[in-house]
Amino acid sequence: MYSYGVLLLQMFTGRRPTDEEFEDGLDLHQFCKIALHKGVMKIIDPHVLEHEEEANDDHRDIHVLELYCKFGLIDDARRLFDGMSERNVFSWTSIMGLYCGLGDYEETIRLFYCMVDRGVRPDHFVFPKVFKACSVFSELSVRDVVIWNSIISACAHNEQGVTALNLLREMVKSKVQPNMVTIVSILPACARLAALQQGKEIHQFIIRNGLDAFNLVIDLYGRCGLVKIARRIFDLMPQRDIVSWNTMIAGYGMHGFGMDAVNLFRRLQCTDLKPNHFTFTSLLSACSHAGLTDEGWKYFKMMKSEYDLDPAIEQYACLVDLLARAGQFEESMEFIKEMPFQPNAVIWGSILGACRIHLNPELAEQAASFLFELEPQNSGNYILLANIYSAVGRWEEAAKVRCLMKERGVSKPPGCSWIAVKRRIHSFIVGDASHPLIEEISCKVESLYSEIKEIGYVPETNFVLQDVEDDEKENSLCGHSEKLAIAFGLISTPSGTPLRIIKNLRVCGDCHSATKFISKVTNREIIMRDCFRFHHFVDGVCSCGDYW
DNA sequence: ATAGGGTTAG
Repeated sequence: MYSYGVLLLQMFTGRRPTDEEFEDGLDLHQFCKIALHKGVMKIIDPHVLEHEEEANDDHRDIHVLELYCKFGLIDDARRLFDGMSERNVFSWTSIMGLYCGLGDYEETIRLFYCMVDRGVRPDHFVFPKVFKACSVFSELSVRDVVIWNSIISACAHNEQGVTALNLLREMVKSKVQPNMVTIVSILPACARLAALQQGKEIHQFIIRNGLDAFNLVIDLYGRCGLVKIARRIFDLMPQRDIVSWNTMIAGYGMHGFGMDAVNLFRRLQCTDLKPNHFTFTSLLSACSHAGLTDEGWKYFKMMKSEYDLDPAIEQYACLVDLLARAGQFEESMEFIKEMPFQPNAVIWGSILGACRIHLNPELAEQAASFLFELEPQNSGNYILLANIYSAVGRWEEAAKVRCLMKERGVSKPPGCSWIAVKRRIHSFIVGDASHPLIEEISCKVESLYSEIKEIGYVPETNFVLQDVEDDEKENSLCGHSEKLAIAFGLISTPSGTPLRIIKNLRVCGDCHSATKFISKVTNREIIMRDCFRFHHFVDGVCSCGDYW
């Protein structure tokens, strides 16, 4: 038995305790739990635990192994595991969990076969790891809630949201009742996919079973574009903690409703809850998206003055974004120089994005050169710089950036937009003709074009990279995935219903402009989520104020 | 003892 005092002493001083310092207290297992919970592994010498001489606790190595595995200390874990004379099912499970968590599925499976080879019988706790690693799920006869949760969670965390939803349906069909763990895995997946229908059903389930997951539900509706519903749930929920407020403020922010975020924050100030870093990140980002420069400054200063919070790099980044979007480039560069952090990719990304709004190719070059160092594989940066060059007519330089991309083997994911109609998700890839209704969709795009041109739309052909004839540029714009999704939405839903479109990349400038006009001529609300934020198009105006 | 959170910044 190890005493809590001994371990604390080792953690904080690194010296061995004297005899008097031994006390009864927590055992090693409990200590490991505390260490995991507090994330203090870094300040313990990991080898102290192993070199502890009192090895009469049979479970000691297993506990230490578990600790290493949970912290991802692969070398330490492997050394300990390989040197163990007796490996029971717990040690195998821990080490498999480590490789599985790191995404090394081959090693996970190899270990599984090793284990079986050595006559260790796998139990219910081993299989979830194996399932993550291979899809032998259907071969298992006993499927309890833990196994279902495990595979659903694995899918949800690995961008396999659709699979996760399908598995949930099967789970319910096979009469296994989802629980809170299922919900916390699946709801964020619905939010990411904007799978509104499925999300609503899970919301119903939460209510029926009296589960407490309202913060997730608020986030779900926010990310699906239904901010008002999110707010209603926020207002009606029995208990609001700081996360509820943060989530709601963030919801307003990502939709461009800056003043709603500010007003909600003011109400938060009247409660007993104390705003934290997340609160300010959401609030400042909301100010920045809505162009509320003065408010942004005010709340940034308020962090320290009223709440004694030192702004972290996230909040500095929001301020940089705020200034740069407002076109105050000198101030933002000055601010970067003076902040107590090394500027990271997000900060340079803000500058580069603002350079696209204000067409500043010189500063864009600077920001891009840092970004190419910091995240050489992020295609968005190359595209943005090339677009800025194109927009000011510097075609050769735009071409050069595209060459650079090719040289470095950076590939641009194709633009993809999707829309849910009657429980089905219809997705469109740029220039894609595979949809069964593609004829009608193309017709619709053409007729929309002539309608919106009549009321003043001018194609923004400078968003087309190729230096080609204008006709051709316009043609290529027509094939953009967001336009296809809008046209499909218009022909397949009753007039007057809002359209909710999701896009994988940043919305294109021409599509943004065209959608404003489309919302006017069709009298539809069009809600578009791109990879950064929402755009609400109503009657020819976008909630981003063309400020994105 | 083993399934699991919430929201960060472009």
